[in-house]
Amino acid sequence: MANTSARILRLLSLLQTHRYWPGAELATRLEVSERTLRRDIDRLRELGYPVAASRGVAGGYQLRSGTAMPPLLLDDEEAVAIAIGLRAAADGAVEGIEETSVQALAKIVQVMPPRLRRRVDALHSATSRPPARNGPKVGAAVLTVIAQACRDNERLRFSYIDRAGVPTTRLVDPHRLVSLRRRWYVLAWDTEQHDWRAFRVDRLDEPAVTGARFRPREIPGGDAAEFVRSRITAQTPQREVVVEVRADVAEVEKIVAVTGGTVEAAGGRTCRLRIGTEDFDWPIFILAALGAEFEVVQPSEFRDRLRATGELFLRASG
Amino acid sequence: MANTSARILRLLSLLQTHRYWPGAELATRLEVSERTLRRDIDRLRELGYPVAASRGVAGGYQLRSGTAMPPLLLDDEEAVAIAIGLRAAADGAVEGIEETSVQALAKIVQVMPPRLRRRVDALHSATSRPPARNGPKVGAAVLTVIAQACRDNERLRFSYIDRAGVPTTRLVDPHRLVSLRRRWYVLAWDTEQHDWRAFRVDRLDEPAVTGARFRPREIPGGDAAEFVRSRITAQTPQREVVVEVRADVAEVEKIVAVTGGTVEAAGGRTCRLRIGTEDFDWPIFILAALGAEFEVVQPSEFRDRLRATGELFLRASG
DNA sequence: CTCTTCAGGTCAGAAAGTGGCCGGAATCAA
DNA sequence: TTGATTCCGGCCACTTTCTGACCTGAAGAG
Repeated sequence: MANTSARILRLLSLLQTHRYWPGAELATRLEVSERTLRRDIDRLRELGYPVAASRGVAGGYQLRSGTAMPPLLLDDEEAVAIAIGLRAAADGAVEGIEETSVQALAKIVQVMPPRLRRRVDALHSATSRPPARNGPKVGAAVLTVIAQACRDNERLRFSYIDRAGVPTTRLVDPHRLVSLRRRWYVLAWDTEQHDWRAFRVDRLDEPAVTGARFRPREIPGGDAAEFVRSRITAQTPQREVVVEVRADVAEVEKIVAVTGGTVEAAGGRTCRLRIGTEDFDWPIFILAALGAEFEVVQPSEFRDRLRATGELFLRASG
Repeated sequence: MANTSARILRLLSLLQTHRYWPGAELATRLEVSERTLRRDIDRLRELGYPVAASRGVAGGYQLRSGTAMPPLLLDDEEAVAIAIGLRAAADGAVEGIEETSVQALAKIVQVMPPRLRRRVDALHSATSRPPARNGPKVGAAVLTVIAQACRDNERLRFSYIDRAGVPTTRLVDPHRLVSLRRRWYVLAWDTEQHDWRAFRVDRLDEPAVTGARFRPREIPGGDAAEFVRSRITAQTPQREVVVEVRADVAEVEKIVAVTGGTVEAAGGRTCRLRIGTEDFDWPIFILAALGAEFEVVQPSEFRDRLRATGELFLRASG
């Protein structure tokens, strides 16, 4: 208990609560003399955690930023908030960091006490989220299991519905989770087909580690994301909605900056707006929010959808 | 260097990378004998971190979940992902945990090395986010400064544009950040007016700690959120859009679960959908995505907006 | 100037950490 | 069943570190 290591950890924890601790208080909290406290502070500094000290009447110690991340000592609330934030990020709320988010989430969930895990689940399901935009939803629990299996080289069993809609059971060596176009894939070595496969995570269910571990193979081409991309690129055509908006580029860009899409000037006071998407709800939202006159360039299905929605709205407004 | 504390920390770090470490490898990595490694494992267990061990040919050590959060040892990528996720959560991507997210963000940012902080900023600004829905944007940097000042009882100076549009400079003792209706407020004791004030964070600029610290006062009523609510409740009326949708409750709920809002059955195959909002873009998105016939119950401004949007869409679709 | 607070040297006794050695027990594969 | 592997933990002697007490300095704040 009165261990040095434990005390250092506690000190680090106290310092992360910041508050400019006066040395005397730290010493009493840790139940050591002030001399020892100073030595502990020194130890932290030697470990690379920069502890700033200020002297004088309102002096004290304060943990500042250094060159490496110190071990984060989180209280329950913070841990929950982080898990929730990471889930949202993994769900695609923030683009570009989905994979790392899942990885970090896996790390946190693994050491998170069950009671906190329950709170995360409860909060997550009770809370409303931003629109799913497109792509089927994938449970964070499923992702976490897979991420852990990838990291730990643990063989995975799951049920899968293949492209033809046939349900099967797979036994694979999972290597990497890849997030692509708002969908999750797991790149794995199929131990029964003896070949690499990219499984869509939304189509698999009940992933469970078997307990067996495997020796990771070299991924063909070396780049998991690239490999998955090449496997699926021909299968799911991405549709692009293009419209010509009667508004200044600057004005359109202000909206597009938060919704995604590209704008280019198209002469006069019009500009061309491109939105990559798989369904049409999203472009409709953007155009409704813009409120400017526009014309559909492509695709014609979007024009149809637009007419249907317009008529629906007119009927609704009497 | 060859400190015990440092070694324990490193061991914890290694274990968080999981991978079922075999004892021998851990021992060589930590440059100690296996006997000492076993002792270190014991130490961790005494500290409350449950380390599972499995024997036999494929045995090893593994950190499992216990009753408290262990210190998280994150690599750079993970730290960045967490910071980004928390920012998004603080931005309101996830409802209900904004305050805790900011608090956790402040804690992380404080100890985060500058190079990572730069990466977070770059990633955050490069990345497109879900729609702002409503409410003006507030920089995470501003929030972080305020959160830290609240936690550390540091007096804050900032420029503020008051309700009348007059710019002033304030010197306050910040007590709590409150997120309400997608807006941020800081509840503070105004040292010049000698009174409590709730400042809208989006209206203040360049917050900076003065270096002075203050003794926290008791918040009137004890509940900061309630206090802020009572202060601003009369000023910004929240509008509620109510529509009757011709669809099954279950169907509507499926959409509403991710977009927010409440549904109740209204006889036959219709149900009543309520959406609290400050602008109308959001309900329009929901109704367009639903695609079912509906009638507007209130407010009439929404009916007007709906008609305008419907006509716009019809013009656009030719 | 004075008070407060951090900084760090020295010292001696106490406490802990360490590696080597060993017998045990669980697990798995042959 | 047998043997290999791997974790477990007691014992011991030696080394290292840790600790508190005491003291002198130095840096801010009022």
